[in-house]
Amino acid sequence: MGRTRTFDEAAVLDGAMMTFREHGFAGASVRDLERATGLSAGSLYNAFGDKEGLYRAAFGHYFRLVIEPRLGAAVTLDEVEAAYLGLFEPPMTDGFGCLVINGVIEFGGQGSAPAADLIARGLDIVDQSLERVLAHELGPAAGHAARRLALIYQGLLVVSRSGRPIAPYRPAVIEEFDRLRALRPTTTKP
Amino acid sequence: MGRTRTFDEAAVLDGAMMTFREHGFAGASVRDLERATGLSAGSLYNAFGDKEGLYRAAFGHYFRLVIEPRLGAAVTLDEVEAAYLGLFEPPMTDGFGCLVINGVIEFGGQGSAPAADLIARGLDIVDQSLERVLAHELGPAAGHAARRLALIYQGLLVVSRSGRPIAPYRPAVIEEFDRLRALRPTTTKP
DNA sequence: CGAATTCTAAGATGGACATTCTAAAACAGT
DNA sequence: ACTGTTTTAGAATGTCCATCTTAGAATTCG
Repeated sequence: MGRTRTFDEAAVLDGAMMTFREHGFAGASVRDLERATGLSAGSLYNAFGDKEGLYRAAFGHYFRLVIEPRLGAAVTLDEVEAAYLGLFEPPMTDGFGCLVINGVIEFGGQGSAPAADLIARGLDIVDQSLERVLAHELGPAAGHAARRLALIYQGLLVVSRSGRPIAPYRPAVIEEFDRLRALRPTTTKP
Repeated sequence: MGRTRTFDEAAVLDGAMMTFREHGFAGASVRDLERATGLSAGSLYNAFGDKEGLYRAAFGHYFRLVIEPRLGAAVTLDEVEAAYLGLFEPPMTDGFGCLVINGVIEFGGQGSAPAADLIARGLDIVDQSLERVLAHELGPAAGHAARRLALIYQGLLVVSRSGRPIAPYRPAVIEEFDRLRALRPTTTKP
């Protein structure tokens, strides 16, 4: 065949993900990506096609690593709360925010964005996960709580990116989940 | 003295504000700004120093035009709600989002950002306005509602920028304000 | 070994960009 | 009307960037 790949794909995608989270798509230069991945530009272009290809690969990595195991896999209200509280702990406290939300703001609604479909998918996962869990746990009593939680999630990621202290928002989140838990149908035996 | 300025400053700042809202600071080229303001680059540099100066001027314009008259001036809970519901109506439905939130995401927590102080001030106005109104109207019964409303506000601006329909989030917002109004101390006569 | 493939390194290319320069035109105060 | 100053438009400058190319070294399989 030929020479086999020597680099560790997960490590490369970790570096690319960090760089794109920190600087955005346009703001991350290929030089930055060389440094963060340890690969030269030639290798990056050979492996991922172009900068957009690397960006898309970093998105996939981010989904598999962060979004799907947490919010995407949540079944119970407590698991959703755990996903939210995870935003207050490392590694999410690095101040770089979220690839999806950062992408939303960078590209707006342009369908021509380098990862418009992936950004949309990220937003969908959040919305649908919340809708699913709340419908299952609270039924109609949930009201529009799923939508509200989605807004709170995005707000948290804005604050997390702002470099300001995020801790003061923690009680507000817990209070909301306390309120939602109080709506759970009680399974008391008569 | 010399030749007088012929351009309408408000119109120029309107154009610059739109362009920066749409493309961000780095993404807005001076050519874009020439088109949007009707001025040539020479005039822009003469009047505002550099691109950063124009960006800062656009921020001031945005504060005076959008943030201060709405959230900043709100005294009652109903006025706060009106500010929120304003996000569902023109001209905020143009899909360009908010200069402050877009700036937060573009620059992250870098203190060296072209308008870091103005971005921080925008976030402060939101936080403090909510804190002030809720403390006044609800007192301790508000719990951490001010923080939660701040997150919801930022979330709404993310959705507004995403190009997705924002209308489904409207009932969730109204529901939250209904809930807060129910906490108001009743002034019933005995 | 030899053919195919991947990697590094370096440089070349072409475009986009912010900013400065140049010179003419328009005005204010006298 | 004259003088000095500012605004304006457009061209020029130099930088940075993504991408492609080239050449060669490394590595695998037949």
